[in-house]
Amino acid sequence: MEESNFFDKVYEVAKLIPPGRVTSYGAIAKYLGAARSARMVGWAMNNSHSMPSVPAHRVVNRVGVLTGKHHFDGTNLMQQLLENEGVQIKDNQVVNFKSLFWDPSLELL
DNA sequence: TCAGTGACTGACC
DNA sequence: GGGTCAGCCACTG
Repeated sequence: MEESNFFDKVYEVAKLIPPGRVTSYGAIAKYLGAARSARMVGWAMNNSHSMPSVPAHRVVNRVGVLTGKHHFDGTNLMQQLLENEGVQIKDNQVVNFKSLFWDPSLELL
């Protein structure tokens, strides 16, 4: 796994996000040892359009806001996907985000 | 080549 | 408690 590239690792972690859970760009970046490169995680998600298996909708910013929903096909597709998994969305923000937050550095160890 | 931009974050005031 | 600034790295014009 250490041989994987940064982007590949981002995809790997994103795929490991359990359904009904969400994480943040910074959490993934931190897990990859690039906590200050959260933007790269965002860019990886942008590039994830070529990676259908990457649940980019489960990745939100540090406060649980669906900042990237605009990048999905529909205006509310990201919210729909999350709600379909049991994640409540209120005003483009994950409800009870703190409890639903999935930290790869803790869960994956 | 340089400068601007972006699905972010932490620190500072 | 809320707004602003800088850092991070890749991509585009």
